[in-house]
Amino acid sequence: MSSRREVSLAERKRQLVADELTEAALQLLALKGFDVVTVDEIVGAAGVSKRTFFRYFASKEDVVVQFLADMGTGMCAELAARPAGERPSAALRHAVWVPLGECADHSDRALRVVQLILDTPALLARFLERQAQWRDDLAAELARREGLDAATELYPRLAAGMALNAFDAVLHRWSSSDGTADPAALTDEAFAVIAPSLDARVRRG
Amino acid sequence: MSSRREVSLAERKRQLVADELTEAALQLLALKGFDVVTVDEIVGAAGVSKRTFFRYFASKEDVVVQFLADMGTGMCAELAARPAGERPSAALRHAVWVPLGECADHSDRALRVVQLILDTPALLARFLERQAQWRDDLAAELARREGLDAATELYPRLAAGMALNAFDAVLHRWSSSDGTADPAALTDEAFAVIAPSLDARVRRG
DNA sequence: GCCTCTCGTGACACCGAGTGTCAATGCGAT
DNA sequence: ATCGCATTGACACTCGGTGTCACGAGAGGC
Repeated sequence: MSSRREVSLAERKRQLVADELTEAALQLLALKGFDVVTVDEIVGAAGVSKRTFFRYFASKEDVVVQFLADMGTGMCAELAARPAGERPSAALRHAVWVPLGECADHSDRALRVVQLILDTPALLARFLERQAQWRDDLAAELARREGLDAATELYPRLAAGMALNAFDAVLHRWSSSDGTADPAALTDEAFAVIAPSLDARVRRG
Repeated sequence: MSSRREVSLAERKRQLVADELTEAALQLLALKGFDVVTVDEIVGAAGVSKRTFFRYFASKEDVVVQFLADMGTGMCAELAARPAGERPSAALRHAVWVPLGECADHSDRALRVVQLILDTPALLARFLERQAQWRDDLAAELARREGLDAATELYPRLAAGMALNAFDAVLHRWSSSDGTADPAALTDEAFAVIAPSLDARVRRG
C-alpha cells in the first residue's frame, strides 16, 4: 500500500511547496511592488530557504510569469485540436481564448498577476520572451494546418504574431479597466480587425 | 576659440568613450557569447572603470540593444512625417523600413548585432521590451493620423503591432540567412500579408 | 594669471540575484 | 535494519548594478 494513486507522497509535497511559494510571492509582490521585494523576503514568508526557491523557479520573474506560462501551452494545444477545415481566424480565436477564458474565470487572482506583469518592465520583458516561444509554436502548427513551409513563407509567423497581438491587446485593456471590460467582447473586436489578413487566401492558389 | 561648433570638447570626449565601450563590448560579446563575458572584461578592454560603464549604459544588455534603439525612434518619427492621405499599410511600411534600411546599409556591423540579439534570450527580452514602447508610440501616432481614439479603439495598437511583427519577421529571416536575403523584398512580402487588415476601413464609417 | 565651480571619472563598499557544493534528513524498496 | 534516492538548508561565491566620495581636468569670473 505504498501509494493509493500514481502520485507519490513526495510529489504532493513538492506541489505543496510550490504553491506555498507562489502564494507568498504573489501576495508580497502585488502588495509592495516587484523590485522592492527581495527573494529572501519571499522565502522568509514561505518558510523555506533561498536555495529552495531557485530549485522551483529559474528566476524571481518566473514565479509570476509561470502563472501565465501554462496557459501558453494550453493555447498551442487548442490550436492543434481545432478541426482541420476551420478558417485560421476562427482556429486562432479559439486558441487565444483558452488563456483569456482562464483569466476571466479566476479574475480575482489573474487580474492582480496580469496588472503586476504589465506594470513591471522586468516582468513584461520575460512575458514577451515567453510569447516569442508561443509564437514559434503557433506558427509551426499553423504551417502544418495550412500545408505551408514555415521556413519560406512569412504567413505562419505573421499570423501567429497577429493572434498574440490580439491576446496582448485584450489583456492590456482588461487590465487597465480593472477587470470590468468583457474579455470575450474584446477578443471578438480584436479578431474582427486582424481577420482580413488571417483569412486572405491570396497565397498558394 | 573654445569650440568650433556647438559641440564642446567634453561632449566629444563623452561620445568617444561611448564608442570605445560599444566597440569593445560588441567585439567580445559577438565573439565569446553574451553570458560568458563579464562587464569587468569589457571595461578592461575599453580601459575604463566598471562604474563608468554603468554611467553610459543602464545594463549589460543595453550596450547591445541601444544599437537598435535609436532606430526605433527614427521609425516613429518617419510615421509622423508621412503624408496624411497615405494608407496605413504604406505609411507603416515606410516607417518600418527606416531601421531595416539602416541594417541593410551597415550589414557588416548590424548583422552581428541582430544575430547576437535573436540568439540570446536575455537580449531578446530587452529588445522586445523596447519594441513594446515603440508599439505604443506608433499606435498613438496612428490614432492621430486616422482620427481614432487609442483608448477605445483596438485598431491603432493592433496595426502598430502588426507592423512590428513584420519588422521582427524580416529581421529574423535576414539574420538566419546570414544577410543574404533581401530586406526590401522581405518587407514587401510581409506587408502584403498584413495589408488587408491594415487598410480595411470597415470601422468608423 | 588665479580662483572657483562643475562635471566626468575611478576606487571602494555594498546589495541582491543566482549557482555550486556538501552535509543532513526522510521516504521507498529490499 | 539498511541501502539508495530525492529534497532541503547552510554556506561561500560570482556577477550585475548602485551609492558615495575624493580626485583632476576643463570653463568662466576677477
